Amino acid sequence: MRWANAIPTPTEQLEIKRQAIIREAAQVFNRRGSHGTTLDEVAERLAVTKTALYRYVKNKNHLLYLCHKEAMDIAAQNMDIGEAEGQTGLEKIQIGMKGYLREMVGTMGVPVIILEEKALTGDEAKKIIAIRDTFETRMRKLVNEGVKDGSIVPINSKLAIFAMLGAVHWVTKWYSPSGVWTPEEVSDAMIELVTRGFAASPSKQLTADIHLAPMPQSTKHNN
Amino acid sequence: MRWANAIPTPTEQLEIKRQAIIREAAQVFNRRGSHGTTLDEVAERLAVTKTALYRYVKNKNHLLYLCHKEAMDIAAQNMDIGEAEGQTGLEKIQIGMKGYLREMVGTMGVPVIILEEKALTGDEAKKIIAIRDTFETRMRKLVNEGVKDGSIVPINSKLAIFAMLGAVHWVTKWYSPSGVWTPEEVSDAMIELVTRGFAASPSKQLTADIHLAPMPQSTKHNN
DNA sequence: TAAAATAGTGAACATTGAGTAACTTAAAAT
DNA sequence: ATTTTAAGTTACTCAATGTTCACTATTTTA
Repeated sequence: MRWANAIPTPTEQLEIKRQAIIREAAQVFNRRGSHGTTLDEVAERLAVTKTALYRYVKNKNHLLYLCHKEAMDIAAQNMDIGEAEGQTGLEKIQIGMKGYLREMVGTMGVPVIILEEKALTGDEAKKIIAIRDTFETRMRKLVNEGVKDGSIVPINSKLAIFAMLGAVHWVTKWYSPSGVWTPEEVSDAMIELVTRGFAASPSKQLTADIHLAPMPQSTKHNN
Repeated sequence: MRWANAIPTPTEQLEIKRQAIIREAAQVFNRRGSHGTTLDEVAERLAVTKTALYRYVKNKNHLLYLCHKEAMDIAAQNMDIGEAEGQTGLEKIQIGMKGYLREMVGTMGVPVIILEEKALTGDEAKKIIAIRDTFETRMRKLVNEGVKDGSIVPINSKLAIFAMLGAVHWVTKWYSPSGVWTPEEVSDAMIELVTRGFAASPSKQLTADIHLAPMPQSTKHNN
């Protein structure tokens, strides 16, 4: 093969570009909301015209679907890791969610989760909702597992995961990649904090770097 | 006075109607996002036409502003109560936020907080951001007060309040007034859970009704 | 009762933004 | 070199929706 396969094939290039579109679109969707996002803006960030996007995605709804799907996939992958590496229900959740949050605010660049009702339509909406429900069921099982193994206090699993997911998803609203906190620091500190809420034996002190640091942080959001 | 003032004056009626518009609009804004919300839908819920709304609000942006303002006012009022009744920083936060969340999902009917960047524009955006920053500063002071008085573990106050506000605001995404949980139950359980994350002496068990209940809850959202 | 203010309607207007069609250039294959 | 395919652009259509205007009905006031 020419160049020892260092050059992506046309098919690979297509996929690379599609990923770039998803990454940029996710950020705009997240900041402006799905209806507030124009394909013109997404295209502009990629330095192409709106119509060029249609070579890679079927339409706006499909693009929104791909963004959600990407986030769900990242979540699932990290929960796989959590389940493999964690010993207790609590640890599995902590490891999985730390990885998920880190990728959300880091690699993927603060993307979307906010589900505006009816923003996604048709079959694509059904698929995403199905995936999301599966994910939430999985999380709830881990909570219940933690209650059984004694790592988590008796708690309503629905409330527990919604509290955690709320705090986690909210991060994408205020986190700024140009700020002083790295994705790693934020996710460590945030997950330590939220899971302490239902840990059976909460630590006396918080140990994540951010909590130990002395300085005051601005309260400013990104807007 | 006729009817012993039982009949609202024209000026009062105007304000009553404006409140009704805000209440309905807030729910739609919250579910559909600001850009996804049409004035037609808001009007339809009130059984009037779109144009009628313009007698009560300047334009869509102004209506969005009023919704945010309403939420901020409710938050501030409840924090006043929290500061008056709570003994420690932790208690002040717990009392205040419980009241806020209860009103959000109850009386006001699950309204908006989601700030889509640029959804609000101009002076109105500036005002809301200023109010929000004031609120967050207030919350952070209470966290620091709690750390000083020993009710809260040493913690980064920004992270603490954003975790809490994330969990709290997320409730408006999944709470259904037609479900089995009352606003009271949800807010008690949620605030107990999230504040336990930074309490200096976390309880061994959760005491809110929802956590004690045995049955499994559906994971279904409202969409 | 007549006049004036209030509350609301329906039609029209202007703008925005998703999606399409025809054309242009660049790259690849034969 | 010529043809074919890929990638992208410009110019357009069309639907949705915020906003305004002119008009009607209703209520209040004088």
